[in-house]
Amino acid sequence: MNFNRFDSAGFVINWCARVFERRMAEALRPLGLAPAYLPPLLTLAATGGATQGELAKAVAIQQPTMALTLRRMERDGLVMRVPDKADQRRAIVRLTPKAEELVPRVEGLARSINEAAFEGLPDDAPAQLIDLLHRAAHNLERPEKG
Amino acid sequence: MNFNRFDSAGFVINWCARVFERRMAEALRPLGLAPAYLPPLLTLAATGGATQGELAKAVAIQQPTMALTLRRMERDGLVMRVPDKADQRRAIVRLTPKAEELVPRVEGLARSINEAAFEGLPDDAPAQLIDLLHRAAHNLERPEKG
DNA sequence: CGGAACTATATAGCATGCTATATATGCTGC
DNA sequence: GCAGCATATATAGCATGCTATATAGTTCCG
Repeated sequence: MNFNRFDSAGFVINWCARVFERRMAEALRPLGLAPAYLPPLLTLAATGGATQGELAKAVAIQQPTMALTLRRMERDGLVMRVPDKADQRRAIVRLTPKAEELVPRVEGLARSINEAAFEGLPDDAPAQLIDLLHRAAHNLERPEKG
Repeated sequence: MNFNRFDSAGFVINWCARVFERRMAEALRPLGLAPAYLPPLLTLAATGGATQGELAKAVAIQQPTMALTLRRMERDGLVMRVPDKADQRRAIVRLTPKAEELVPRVEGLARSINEAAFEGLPDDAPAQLIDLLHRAAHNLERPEKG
């Protein structure tokens, strides 16, 4: 059992993503939040409101996935949907006051986990990592529509 | 909707992992394989056989997750379980001939996707990325028993 | 030997993500 | 104005991952 796959980029990225998410889940649990809530939560905090489709695009998630995440967030009292009278297909998603109160603590948690990840690494490690991942992801995005 | 989260390490890692996995799923589909099969498949190809627990440890996945993945792989005719007579709790998981035939093609696919990810990047980008992710993941692994 | 502690695997229940497809509403050109 | 296309959201069905817990077999100790 000496064999291991920890020298393959694809594998290590997946592994690291899972470690990150687990850590985040753990930190967010006491606040009643799940890690998948974070991107829409922070996006809504910054924009004040957005449709489901806009949110999905902003955080690079498919629309059906965002639909489910928002449903859970609604169930947990974090967002509400304000129907758009001008276009009855749409609804503007907004944070509840409860969610808005949580935002600063959530941002603090996210920051501290990011910092913990880079502890003992050079100052430019975060920027470097993010840059490399960005380029790799762009390289792998579906080729059609360049 | 100018706001975006693509400058947070946690977010970008998650995003990149999903892009990677989607691409892998797409490439493996014609072979009748799923991306989660890859780590156990290649581990078994290298070792000749392992128990479920050994596999889970080797690829950094929880045991219940590995149990389900192996069940799907068995369903798809890729692995078989050879009961261990000396210890009836255990079974040695082995690749079927069908799976063994696929291994070279799978390795080729995995390699070419990894290469595509780093296209246009400096030669040391893969090593650098893997190193950074390794350190980050280790930093975030549960502290107890660290 | 027999029960307690340990180990290997299985199951339950849930979250998160995907693709494919349905539904409901809006828009456009005849 | 309405048929047909476009857009927004919802649903179905599945894979992958996690935690918590159950079950079954092994080991160890008195």
